[in-house]
Amino acid sequence: MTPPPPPRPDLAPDAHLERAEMEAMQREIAAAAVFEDDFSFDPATLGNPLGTASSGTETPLVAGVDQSFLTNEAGDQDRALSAVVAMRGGEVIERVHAVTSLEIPYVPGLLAFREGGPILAALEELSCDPDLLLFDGSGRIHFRQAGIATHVGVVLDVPSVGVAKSLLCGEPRGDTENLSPGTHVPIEANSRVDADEGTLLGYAVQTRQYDSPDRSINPLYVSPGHRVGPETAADAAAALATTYKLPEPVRLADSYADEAKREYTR
DNA sequence: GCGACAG
DNA sequence: ATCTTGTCGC
Repeated sequence: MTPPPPPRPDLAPDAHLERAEMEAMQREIAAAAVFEDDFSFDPATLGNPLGTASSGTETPLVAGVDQSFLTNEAGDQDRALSAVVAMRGGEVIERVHAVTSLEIPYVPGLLAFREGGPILAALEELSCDPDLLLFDGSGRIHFRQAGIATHVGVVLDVPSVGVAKSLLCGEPRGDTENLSPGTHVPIEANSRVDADEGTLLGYAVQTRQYDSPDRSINPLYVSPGHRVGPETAADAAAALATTYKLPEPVRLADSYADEAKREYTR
């Protein structure tokens, strides 16, 4: 048996670090991360309606996390609003959000240092404790294999998955245009990634697709955050995307972030 | 110098 | 991420 990885509050994203220090911390995060299944719930029941699973294990509690930003009188984005929607068996169990001041601008590869603080603040407001966290952004598909899903997952030691709408880095192992729904294509490490060339980082997952060849829906780029393997990450995203392209927890967190934002705009 | 670049 | 109405198509 592998020893249970402990939470790592010492690796919480600090927006005041220098860039080199942030990158060094990400290498630590990647080293501490577990990119394989290491959880107790039954992933096969993630998409189940509700109630107790037939096997006796309870349907997993999944939380989606997303952010919206508040603008200042001057016109600058000075605050982040992080929203969390917890669901079980397709039903919303709890919704919470937190508003914190923004410290740094968006920099590709350093997203966790901009949004990690707000996210941790929102998750502290949650009274339930999720079996799985879904983030809007990358996990292992990251220059240093430490995207926001991996970073937050390691800090809290909670299984997590990264769900991005566009590819940050890595190379699809095949065509990702006009994929059929239910299809997935491997994303491998390339020269831009701090990993052996060809390492499986995640999958391009096609959850929805139009029938007509006229237009097409782009796939999601799903990768392990922490304590989840690439296949399980892709399966979970697909199983939770019941009605729309995005997994329901993430989609609802997205709309809730906008909804809650209005309450501050007035 | 050039290209790439989650949200 | 954000600014934003209507509009094309099933």
